[in-house]
Amino acid sequence: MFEILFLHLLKKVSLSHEEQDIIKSFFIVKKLRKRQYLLQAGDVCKYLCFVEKGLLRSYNVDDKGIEHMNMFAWEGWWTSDMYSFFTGEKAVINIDAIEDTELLMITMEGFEKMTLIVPKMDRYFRILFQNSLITKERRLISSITHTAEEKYTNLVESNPTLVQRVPQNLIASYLGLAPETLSRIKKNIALRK
Amino acid sequence: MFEILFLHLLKKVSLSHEEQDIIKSFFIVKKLRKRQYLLQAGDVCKYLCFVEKGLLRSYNVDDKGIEHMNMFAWEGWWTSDMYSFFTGEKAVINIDAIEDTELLMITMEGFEKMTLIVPKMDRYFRILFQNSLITKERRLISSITHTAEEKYTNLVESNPTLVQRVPQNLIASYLGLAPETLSRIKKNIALRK
DNA sequence: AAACACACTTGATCCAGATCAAGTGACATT
DNA sequence: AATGTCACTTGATCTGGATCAAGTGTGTTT
Repeated sequence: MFEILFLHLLKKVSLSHEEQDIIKSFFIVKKLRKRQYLLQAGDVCKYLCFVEKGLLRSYNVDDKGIEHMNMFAWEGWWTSDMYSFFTGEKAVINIDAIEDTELLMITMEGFEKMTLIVPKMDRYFRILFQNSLITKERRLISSITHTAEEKYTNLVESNPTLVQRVPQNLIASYLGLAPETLSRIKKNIALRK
Repeated sequence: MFEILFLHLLKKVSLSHEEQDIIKSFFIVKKLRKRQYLLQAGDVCKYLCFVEKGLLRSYNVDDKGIEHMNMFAWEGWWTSDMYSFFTGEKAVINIDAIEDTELLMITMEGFEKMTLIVPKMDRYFRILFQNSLITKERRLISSITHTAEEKYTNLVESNPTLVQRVPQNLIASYLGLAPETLSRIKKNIALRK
């Protein structure tokens, strides 16, 4: 159950067996069925979640009821509404399962304790957040700078698996496009070949 | 020279005088004149920089030569091309000074050593990156979800100082808008009052 | 096999914001 | 005082992508 988690932790920091056991003790295992919610906007996000198996989507819904995809999380990814998790304020995003999913979850209190007992976890999360920040930075630049087609081809290049695993309307939403637009873009790309 | 830095560090972690001295020893002081470059795209970003005084902008330039503002950094902010800094690859962004600026800079090797000698710095940067990530996440959602006017009013609310301190064309670029569009938006808002 | 749902496509029209092109007004330089 | 320059405004036009409204095709339920 903890295989993927430690695979990821050990890539970034070294941990004794004892430390590994301490870390394990802070996590709760949870399984989600396809379409089941992990978090609904308005609730407080109680857990930071690591995906051992499956696929989740996090998205927010605007005033007009339109869903805007935020990120996808599959094996080896962490997900939560970070803002809500760390501040205890109400979440603005929703998270639900696109596929049946197995999660490892930790509470904020657990997280705080864990980092104090095993300071290497501060290091792990420093590196993790650092990398996410780099990725987010690039995506932000891309969302402002590039055309719809460039955004799509960038995504396909940087994340080929995602495009295969996730329905096209969600990919469109992730890129900030109408589903029709993505459909036309794909057609144009195919025609040009 | 290190006042603002330690003000910020001590908000997030406690540090002995000894630790503070060690940290100081890793930093280089640098002054920049208005309009002077800190980093040009194509060079490797050698330093992670903390702004003690002044104001910097980081931006990238697209194929058509158009500048896209990425972020602003003033007193108490860190800046760099994180990707380039941590990987040693060529930078894609430019950083230059909007006002005369005083910086504290650390190299990647320095950063690595510092976190190993003073693990609390891992904690500091974990929290720093965590907060930046939350902010970036919000900005990304905003850039996809909101209209031009909503983006602007959001910025004014969340960052009133920035709007006063930075020329309007740079604000427009930061929001992904043409300068003319921002001008018209401001006019409309004023008219409605 | 008929009916339905789901994921995607195609076409016609519309609109927010970009682009191009002249202003305007407040300082700075000569 | 005239000239230049910088930051912004205003107007006219254009366009990428959204929106609305029918399809189509495949798999699933009855």
